[in-house]
Amino acid sequence: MATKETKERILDAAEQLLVEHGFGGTSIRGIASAAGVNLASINYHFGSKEALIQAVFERRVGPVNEERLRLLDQLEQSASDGPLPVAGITEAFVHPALGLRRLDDSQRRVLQCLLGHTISLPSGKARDAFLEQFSEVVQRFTIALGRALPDLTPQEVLWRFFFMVGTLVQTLAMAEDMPRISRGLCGETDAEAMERWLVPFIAAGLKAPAAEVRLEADDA
Amino acid sequence: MATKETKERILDAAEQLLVEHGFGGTSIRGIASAAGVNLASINYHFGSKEALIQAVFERRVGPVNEERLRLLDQLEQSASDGPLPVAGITEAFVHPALGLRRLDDSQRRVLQCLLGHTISLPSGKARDAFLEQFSEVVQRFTIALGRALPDLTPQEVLWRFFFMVGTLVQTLAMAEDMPRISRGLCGETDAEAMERWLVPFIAAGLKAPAAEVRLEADDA
DNA sequence: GTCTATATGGGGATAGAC
DNA sequence: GTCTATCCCCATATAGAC
Repeated sequence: MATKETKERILDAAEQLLVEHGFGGTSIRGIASAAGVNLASINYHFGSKEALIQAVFERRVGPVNEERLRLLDQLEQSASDGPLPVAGITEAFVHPALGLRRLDDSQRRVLQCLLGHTISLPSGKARDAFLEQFSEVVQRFTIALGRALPDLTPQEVLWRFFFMVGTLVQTLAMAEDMPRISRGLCGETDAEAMERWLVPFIAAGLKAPAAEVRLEADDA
Repeated sequence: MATKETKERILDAAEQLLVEHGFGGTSIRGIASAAGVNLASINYHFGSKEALIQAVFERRVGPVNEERLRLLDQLEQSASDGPLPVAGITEAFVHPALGLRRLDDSQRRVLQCLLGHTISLPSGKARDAFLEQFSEVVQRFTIALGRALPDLTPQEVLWRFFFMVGTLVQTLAMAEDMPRISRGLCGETDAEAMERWLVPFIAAGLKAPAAEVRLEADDA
């Protein structure tokens, strides 16, 4: 029993420090100190710093992606076999990242910052492992988007999917700075408000007319 | 003369290493070695590691923001005093980041990664200094957007501006991973192709109908 | 499983000769 | 302005007692 508690305390402390100081700025010494555990126990339980970081990501990102797939399943059952509504797909993707109801505010913020940090991580094992966790979500959502937007080429569907990812992730990462940047005009960083603004923006972008075809290839 | 060359060599080496290894993963020792200069000369010329990093950002971000403002000026002159076209505003913001024609491919990539890294930096002096560099761009573009989208509240205009920022920045940061994530479907990371996909998406999002008003405040 | 102690290496910054 | 040499701190990881 002591083991489980220690591991979770380490994970909790690690993710908080990661949010505050970033990847390179977080040391396992600091994590051990914040968690109230011994320095050596971190390597005992996780093997290395990199493996610990990865465990932190998995603990938070896994449930979000599961929820996304679950919402997409629901949507597909409602629509029997027709194309899905774009706004619904958008919501299924955005909502779990913003609004996991089981998380309190500070935990949600943690998740937001983790996503922002990690996705602009330099290349390496950490980044690879992170991207791998999203492969099923990428596949399922791009298929759904492709059916909902039949006028787009597969390439443009994929690009637009990643525009959605980018809009979401970067907004999460910048949320904490919004009040300062906007000089007080925008102070709402709570998940509900952000979702209210985000979904219409993304859905409209997804539904935009297809980009013009390049002229260089006139062989069709 | 030797001074100028040394400073530039340091900046060149620093930005390349920052792109490859991120902020925390880059040491001034490594920078000095890559630049072929003495370790002590970095502190002599820049004072500290943090000041050096800041100089790296300023050298690249400054011209991009100047170009943005210049394009916005052009647009305003064309439209005399009417509202600006949304697609034009979008292009004025997106184009300089993607397509500074004077930069070769590797330099452009540097800029992309720098933006991605920095914007998800943890709080601190580096982040503050970075955000400060954008204050004029934020102000000018939100005003232009507000006039082009008179149905939106100032809050929603500002949120949408930052959605645009997020879409752009995150796309730049992820561009290098697109071929792998898409399993070869999307391999175009060149600036021209990205702009062709990006602008319609963002412009459509910006022009989306206003979000529903919250119900809690019915005092108007 | 948990601790102390330490091995081993790298980091930023600087003093002082040239 | 540029170099060598060094101070001092911090990092990760592990060995070995309990």
